[in-house]
Amino acid sequence: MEHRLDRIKEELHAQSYKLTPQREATVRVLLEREEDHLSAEDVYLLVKEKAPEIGLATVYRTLELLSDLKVVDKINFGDGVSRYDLRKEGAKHFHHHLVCTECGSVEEIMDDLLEDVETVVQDQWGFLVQDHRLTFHGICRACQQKNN
Amino acid sequence: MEHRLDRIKEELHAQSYKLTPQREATVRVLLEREEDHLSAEDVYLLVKEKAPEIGLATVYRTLELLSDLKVVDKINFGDGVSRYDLRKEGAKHFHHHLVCTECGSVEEIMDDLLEDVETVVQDQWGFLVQDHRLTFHGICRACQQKNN
DNA sequence: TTATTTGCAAATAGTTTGCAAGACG
DNA sequence: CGTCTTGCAAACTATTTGCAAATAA
Repeated sequence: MEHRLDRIKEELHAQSYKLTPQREATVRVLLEREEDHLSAEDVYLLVKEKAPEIGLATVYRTLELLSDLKVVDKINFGDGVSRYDLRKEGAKHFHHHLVCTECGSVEEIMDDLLEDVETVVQDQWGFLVQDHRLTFHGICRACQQKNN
Repeated sequence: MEHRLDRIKEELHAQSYKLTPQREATVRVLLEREEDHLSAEDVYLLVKEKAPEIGLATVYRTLELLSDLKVVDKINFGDGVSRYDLRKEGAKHFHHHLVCTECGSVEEIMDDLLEDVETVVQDQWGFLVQDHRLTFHGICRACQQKNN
């Protein structure tokens, strides 16, 4: 955990960004809530518990910065909010999501299921793939069982 | 073209929605600009050319309605705007997109490349897939050539 | 006729920005 | 120290909503 925090600190320093307490608190929240898909507002409220003086604008600016550094990915599940998802260390690609249309839960798939598909896209469409976004909408295991 | 318009009219009637000139004008714009990925504002401006008295709120309401009827899909490429994309007739799934990070162009892939992946998701994660969203980010053919 | 639908304007919600004060390196 | 960063409030943008008037079926 601390290890990953240090790596992110290094990333910031490498680009000569300052490491402020606000930025550190924000990163800590993201690490602690890695499973979740927090909105800026969510992050703000959680950071506020540790560092009550932080402002919402700073959270937005920090998340934007981390997004530029590719430490987090900014995603959008179609409700009007952007969500921020920590990228796995060394992950080449964004991970996939399973969004349940009944209970709204979001599951993550870390495996890269798209290697073959990317080959097709590169070969048949001549498109040089850098990254991808894949979300499945459907019914999660728990809701399927509930329905029976 | 008229055929598809009629089908959409039927869809509306089947759910006992009224067929107003505003709704028809909106659908016509979507059909004419099927290749594009129009925002609500884009649609509004185009509809206004034919029916100047239409209001932006009506366009939003119509697009929302068409989205509920699964006539259009609401998508989000990460800029702050929702875009509306006509679903192909009888298409089970949303089509895929190739977004160029250099010129911003958006190409569509109609083939369903995800059948195998969906099987994996259903079998290994127990997730009952209803639909998917897949977008690749990368460099389009034209920009690759330009770079050499 | 009569429940829907519209246009307008005002309200919201999420996000961004200007700026003076504060703090990291 | 000087520049980067912050907090606050105001500005902005996309979208939604309330309501009285208009209209499709």
